[in-house]
Formats: sequence, C-alpha cells, structure tokens
Amino acid sequence: MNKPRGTQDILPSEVHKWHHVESTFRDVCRRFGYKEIRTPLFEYTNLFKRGVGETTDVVSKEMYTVFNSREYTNYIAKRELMDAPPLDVMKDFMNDKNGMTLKPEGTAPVARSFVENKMYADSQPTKMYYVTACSRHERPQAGRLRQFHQFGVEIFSAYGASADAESIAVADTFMRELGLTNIELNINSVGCPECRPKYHEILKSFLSSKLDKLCETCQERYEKNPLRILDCKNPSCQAELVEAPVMLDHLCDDCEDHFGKLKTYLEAMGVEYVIDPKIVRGLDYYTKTAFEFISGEIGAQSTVCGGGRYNKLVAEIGGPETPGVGFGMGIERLIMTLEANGIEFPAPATPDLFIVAMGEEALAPAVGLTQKLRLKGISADTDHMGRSMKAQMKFADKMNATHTVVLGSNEIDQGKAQIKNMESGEQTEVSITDIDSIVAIIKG
RNA sequence: GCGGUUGUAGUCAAGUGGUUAAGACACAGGAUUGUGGCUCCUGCAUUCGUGGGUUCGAAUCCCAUCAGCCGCCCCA
Repeated sequence: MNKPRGTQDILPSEVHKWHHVESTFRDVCRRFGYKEIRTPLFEYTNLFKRGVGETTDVVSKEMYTVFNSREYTNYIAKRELMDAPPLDVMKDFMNDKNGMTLKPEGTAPVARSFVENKMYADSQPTKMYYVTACSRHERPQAGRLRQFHQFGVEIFSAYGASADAESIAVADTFMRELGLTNIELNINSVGCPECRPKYHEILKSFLSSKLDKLCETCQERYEKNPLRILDCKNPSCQAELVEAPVMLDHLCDDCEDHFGKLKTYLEAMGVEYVIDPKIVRGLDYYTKTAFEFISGEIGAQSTVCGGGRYNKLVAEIGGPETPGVGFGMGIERLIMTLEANGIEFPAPATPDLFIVAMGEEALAPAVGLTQKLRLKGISADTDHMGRSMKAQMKFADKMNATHTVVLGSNEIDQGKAQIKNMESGEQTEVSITDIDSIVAIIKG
C-alpha cells in the first residue's frame, strides 16, 4: 500500500519543524490580534464556484469534488418521474445538489463562516487566522502537492489600506521571526470593477496589432483573461510587452489613492517592498491590492505567500457587502525555503531520564517509577524490548536521554540507585522512592 | 491535462547478458557474569518497482504498467 499521489507523510523526525513554524505563526497572530478559525475539510461546491470563480483553473479543473451517492440516486429517480431530460445527469446533479468539495484554499470557507455566523454584527473589524490542509488535483512537482497546508489571515469589514498593510506585516513579521531575510515582497494593484474593465480595453487595443506575434496560449488569453498575458514567461511575448500599458497607470482615483496609502503604511511599518505591475492573481476575488512573497530557492514554485484584497467576495457568496483582505502561505514551501537558507529549527525534545530495567523482575518497579516521574512532568522512559543492560544504555544514548538510572535487584533491595548524567558521566545516589529528589536532580 | 527523467536492502549506491547481487551508512547482537559515545567482530536483498516478452541464461535487452522526481499550465 502506498499513499495517494501528491500527498506527504509528516514523519516524527520532521514534525518538530512544523511545530516550530506553527507556534511561531500563532504567536505572531496573537500579537497582531487575530483569532483562530477552523472550518470544515469540505464545503458545498458552489461556495468555491461562486467565491473563487468558475473560470479559474483551481475551480474548473483542480477540485476534489464528491457527492453523496444516495442523494444522487434519489435525484436521478426524481428526474425520471418528472420525465426530465437526463442529458448530463452527473453535472446536472452537482450543480443542483451542490456536491461537496475538499477545500482548495482557505479564504472562501472563512468568508462563508463570517456570513453564516453573522460575525458582521459584532464589533468590526473581524480578524481571523487559520492553519489548514488544502487539496488540489494537480500534477505534483517541487513545492507543489495535491494536499498541502496553508497559514492564512483574513480581515473583514475594513476598507482602508491600513488593513492591507497590516496583513502584509503579519506575513513579513512571521517570516522575519523565523529567520528568513532574503525573501522579496512584491506588491501591485489589480484595480476594481470600476477601472479594470476600462484597463482591459486599453490593454486589448494595445495588443490587437501584436496578436499574431504572441504565443498560442496568450492568443487564447486575449479574450478570456488579457491580464494574464502580462506575466507570460515566454521571452518573445515578453519582448512584445515592454511597452504594454499596466493596470497601475490606469487605476481609478479610489484605487490610486488606496495603493498610495498602502505604500505609505508599509513604509511606516518598515516593511520593504518592490512594486511589480505584472502580478496577476489567478483567483477571481481579488480587487485593488495584490501581493506575493517570493523565494528563489524552491524550484519553479517561487511564491511562498500570496494575498490581496477581495471586496466582492462576501457579497458574492450571499453576505452583506463587506470588504476583506488577507493572505495564504504555503507551509511546505515555507519550510523548504527555511531549509534552503540553512535556518536551524529548535532541536526536538529528548527524554529526561531512561530507566534501565535489568531483567524481567526489575520491569515492574521500573514501569512504576517511570509513571511516577511522568506524573511529575518528567519525560521518562524504560525498556520495552527485553534488551540487555548494555543495549539499553546504548539505546538511551541514541535517544539523547539526558539522564539514566539502572534498576536491578541490588537497587530494588536497597531502595537506592545511581542517577547518571549522560553528558558529564557524573552519578548521584538517590532513594528510588524519593520522587521529588529524583525530579530535582533531573531538573538540575 | 502536456513534456522530461529515474526506479538494485531502511538510506546512499557498485554492477551495463554468464555460476552464491560489491561497498558504505543505518539497524540488531556481541567483545571479563552490572553502565552509553571510540574501536573490533557478527548478522542483515533466494533478489534488482510490478507484469509480460526475447534468450540456453536477464538487475542488465524489449514492451506494458505503476511510482518518485523535475518542468509547462496554474497556484501556496
């Protein structure tokens, strides 16, 4: 048996890295005033269709969508009774009955919960963070898995650019605290429903004369999503685009003002940024601010963190008109970047005491002592393998136990034993019934 | 969805048609009958991702399949 393609086991030998980044993230969020939210593994498919956008790659071809087979059967039966034309029943069913989709991203579920739980009725803004697994059916490659994990934050109800700046500052502070310095923040504005359509027309008229010189995919993008042409990696397309108009030069007054303030606030917080007019996000809900944190060390998937403002999302999924801004960060990519930069993770905890049990007679007293120490908060362990004393000592050494104690018939008869400090080799005699003094020696 | 590449023990690997598949690390046991790290000794793949085929003979050649890795697209 093997694990599904594109999934990963986080092994005991690796998990301390996850604990470290998770606890650092939680602590940064605490200081910024964000509270954790946990949403379900799966949602009704329509949430993502409406929230993320039906035409996006994520929704149109990467979602893990499932449905309840009994509902499906009932649905077909009903249609037959109604004598309805069952053309593409499966698709029909999934649109009508919703189906369920494993969440491919974190923002839409959080927005759904914001609306469903009427959080907009509380004092605003609402500031939340999440740590979650996401699933997307893509071809795995470096820094890309089918099940991956995200940190993210969302701020609802704040129109001002200080909220955009704050969410960026959360990511920036977090990564700095982990020791990451050579990671670049790129910012842009993708406009709003006021100015973006106008810009599209300007861009299309610029491109219309050059259309035949663009690559095939860009020619397709011309009608569907002309913005995407800007970040085509094909060098010949890029050559045609040097003079291309950029969204930033065609923002409406409101977006222009917002972007200017964002820069001011970032500077006030000491967050360094680079303006990249070519950032285009593939999720439909972004308006105004879009940003990415880029690392050059994890293969082709260089975006460690991506986010922006989404003023239309909450209304789109049926809530009151409410602005929002936030980011998502790939935990696997983050850890890869930390490793590529040689950043050390805090060493995993090691046992405080290993109790060497000599022979089966000693095992009951050893197990008993182990338990008493554990109840006192000590990480204590003893032999489960029936090993010789020497082998148990080797094992204790391999586990990096800081102390050992040998329990044999002598110790049990006399009620005294030698606790050995494994680093110094020093031994201290203790009464094996005096738990507090054993604890005192171990805590040194 | 498309393209490239790799597949020999827990890990890194040698082997490129001819009897028992190197080596290293790891793991396990031992080296004066009660104390770890160093050293030494011993053990550890009836089998080379899987299934077919070619051949007197296949880890080595061919086909298929699966898996991993990398890239495109897109995204975290």
